[in-house]
Amino acid sequence: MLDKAFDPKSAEPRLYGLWEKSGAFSPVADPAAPPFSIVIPPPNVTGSLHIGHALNNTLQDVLTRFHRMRGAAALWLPGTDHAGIATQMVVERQLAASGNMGRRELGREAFVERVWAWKETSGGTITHQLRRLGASCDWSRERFTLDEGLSRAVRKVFVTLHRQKLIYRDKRLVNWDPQFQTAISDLEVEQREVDGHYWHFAYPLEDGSGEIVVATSRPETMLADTAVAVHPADARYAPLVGKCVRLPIVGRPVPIIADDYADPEKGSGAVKITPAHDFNDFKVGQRHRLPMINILDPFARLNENAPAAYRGLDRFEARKKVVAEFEALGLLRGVENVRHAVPHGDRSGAVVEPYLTDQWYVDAKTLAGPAIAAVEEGRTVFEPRHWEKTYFEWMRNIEPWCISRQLWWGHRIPAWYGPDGKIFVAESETEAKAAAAEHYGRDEPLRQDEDVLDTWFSSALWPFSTLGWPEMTDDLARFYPTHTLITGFDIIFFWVARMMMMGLHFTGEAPFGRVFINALIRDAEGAKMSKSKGNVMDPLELIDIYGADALRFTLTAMSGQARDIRLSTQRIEGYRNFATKLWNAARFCEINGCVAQAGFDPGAASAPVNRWIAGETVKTARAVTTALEACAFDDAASALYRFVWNVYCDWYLELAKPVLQGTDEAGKTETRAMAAFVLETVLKLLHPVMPFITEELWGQTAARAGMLIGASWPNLDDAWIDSAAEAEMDLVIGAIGSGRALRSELNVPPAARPTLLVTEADARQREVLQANTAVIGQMLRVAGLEFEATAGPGAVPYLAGGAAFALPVAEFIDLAAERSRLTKEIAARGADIERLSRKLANADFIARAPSEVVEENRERLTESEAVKVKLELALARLAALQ
RNA sequence: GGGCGGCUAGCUCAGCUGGUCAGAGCGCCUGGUUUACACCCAGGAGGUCGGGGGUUCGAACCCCUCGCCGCCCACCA
Repeated sequence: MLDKAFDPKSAEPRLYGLWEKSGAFSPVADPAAPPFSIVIPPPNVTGSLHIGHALNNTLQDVLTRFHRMRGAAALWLPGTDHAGIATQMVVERQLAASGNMGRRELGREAFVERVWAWKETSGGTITHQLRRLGASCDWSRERFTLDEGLSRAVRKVFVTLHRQKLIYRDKRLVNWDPQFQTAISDLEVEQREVDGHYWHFAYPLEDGSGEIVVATSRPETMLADTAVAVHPADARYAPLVGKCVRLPIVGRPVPIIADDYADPEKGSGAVKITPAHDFNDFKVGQRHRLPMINILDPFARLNENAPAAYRGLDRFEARKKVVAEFEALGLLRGVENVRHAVPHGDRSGAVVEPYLTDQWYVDAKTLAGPAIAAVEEGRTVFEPRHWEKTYFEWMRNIEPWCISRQLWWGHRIPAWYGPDGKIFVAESETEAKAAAAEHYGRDEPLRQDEDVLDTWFSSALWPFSTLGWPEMTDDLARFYPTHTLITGFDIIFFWVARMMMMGLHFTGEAPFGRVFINALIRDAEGAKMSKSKGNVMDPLELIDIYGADALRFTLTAMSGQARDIRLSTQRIEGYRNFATKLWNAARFCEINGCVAQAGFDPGAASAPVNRWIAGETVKTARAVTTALEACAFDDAASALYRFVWNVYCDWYLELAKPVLQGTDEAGKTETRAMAAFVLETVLKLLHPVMPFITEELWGQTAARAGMLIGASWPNLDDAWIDSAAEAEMDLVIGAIGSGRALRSELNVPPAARPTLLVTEADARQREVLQANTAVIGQMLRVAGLEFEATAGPGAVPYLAGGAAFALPVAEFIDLAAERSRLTKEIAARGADIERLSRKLANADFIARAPSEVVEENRERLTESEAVKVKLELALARLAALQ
């Protein structure tokens, strides 16, 4: 006996345990089963589940469960990311908060141990939260980006790319984060609008013949200026090109050069050039072979290359001092307030400095070629498609990828330096030593590169490293390339693009056939959720309140093509109600003895209502299947919602009641079997989205061999769609529906039981209505049906399903209300007639529109005219009545 | 500066390749002790589909243009 209500709190952990224990999450071994695979976007190992994860993982689970039920060897491979900077930052903060030594004092080895310890304590959090969501990941295959297998893949890839000259060491400007004291990639730099100034500085010409004014928002960089540039075609400055200015404060002469980079329209038209501290200036410096003077240390303090008075000063202190000195020297020509973008580290929030260092780079340009082609040729398809433009845009303008990080938490770069600085890149120290010995002719001590790799380097290998690469494992052979990747648009560049490049380069195949980009979740007002704003919705809290199924259904239903989702608890509540509705439908079936019958053939049902619901079930199954195949998750959800609530519950079960309570035993048996069959089908179709409640009902409503998670997806026979049964049910449903609307509009008391007059109906229609007298009586609350009837005065007429009816309710109704209703209806029909006639009178329309469209319009006109005549008649009778 | 997305009932959104496409949920209003369900049932009101122009027999859907809103990339003279 089903409980009065579903209790997610107790059922969810129980059912999840059963699934996991049964091994249902692992792909079936059957070699004939087609493979289906998804790799999870690995969340940060020490993170916890936020609502975005809930969406992303719900969709992955929906697909995985769908394909599993369809008979695929379905693998959803889970795992976590070591998240270099993010995790190191957390542990550093912990050290600071607990008053312990900082990481430098602690030393590398001890610090890394601390991070591992933190990973051990908090590392399981997010994977356990995924379980609460119902994620059917194969935990036996769980991976971590720093585990041995993946680390080996990282080293192999690094060494290979290095050998192919696609990884190289280079000295150039990088984005330097002075807080973490590491280089970061372009993608990790976030431009933030801040209030600042342009300071206009006068640089006196060396020969004393005047001055040249330049503007800057970073005055301290003038200490490292090595030129002033003007545009070659700028007549104002032409005579000065080749001369020098004497750099104030520093006293160094620097040349005035001509370069296209200088924009005559901007500022004074002359621009200071600081090659070691500005990306544009760096290029100018290279073109003109200018000296590059680095005046900053890793903390962004002024170093020994700055004038003595500045050494050791923080960059912002130095900025103030430079401005003060210019003012004192009488060379400050103006200060302008501006709001401009300043680069910040996305993790640290510190202002990033362009900084000249040696780093490792990946030749992304070369790797991007095949990755662009794969999408151009449709071997990998983005969904929604428009994201391909974003992908192309970035890939076609890709810059070298700086992969070294001056951090301790991550994959140590497999490069060793000999005493003379020669680099030996190898998969192990042993190999590096062997190579060194061969090179030097004797054993020499080697020093491993101190740096680690960008977190995204190992993530880029995720689709194949997790399957066992570089070994050609069974999993790799079977599950690579993966079927679909589901992720957010915020990591298309960070992750998707790089997986494409690495996957193609190392396996020759794109890592996934399809990339589904899910939306970003915002709060009900459309604001991005953030802890600081306090508008975050905790998925676990939502699961506690509404159950995992309700949250999952909500996220699935709202996952349209839009870029963002505004989530409100109201919506979740509505889908919780939907789950309850399903539960109650199952209780109804149970109470009425509707149990799935093994040999039941829905296609052989005889009652029209049963033939009709069988057809509707086929259509729904088809719609859900098509939608899930296309990642149209919202369509799948709404097809299910509509069918369960508005078709099965509102109509089928209601129509079934008189049968189930009646005395026709054969009819009862068929209806019970059909009700159970449809419910069972619904449980299957709904299972990918609402796994818990459907599994629970599956187990409780019949003695079944296996769990629903392992049941097969409905593959129903289109032949069950019976258009004759549909027409019959249209008539019955129409007679009831339109009749109910009339009663309500005319305020006929609910207790009134008039007789329903059938004023026009053909033989078949009469037969159908006759057969459904009980149903109509119950649902429309009428005493009975009278055939061959004529509508007397005060009988309110209506049409439905091609037949005409009338409700004799004169004694109950407000005549004025009815008159106004009829008048309104007549006017509406009149408008229809007017519009349709005009259309049909248009010779172009007749000539050019397809004939079926013309025909359809003719039919509508005829029908409208007939209805209008009837309504006018009724109005006339009403007048007579008064 | 370059690119992308959005603007459809009070709110959140669906409307694929132009021809019942003007819809759903929530909210609102009216009425319900119909033995599965008040987390319910029945009914209802609400929109000239951002503005303007064009293409077409016909446009929410295609083109142009304007206006807002949002995002991404580039930009620190």
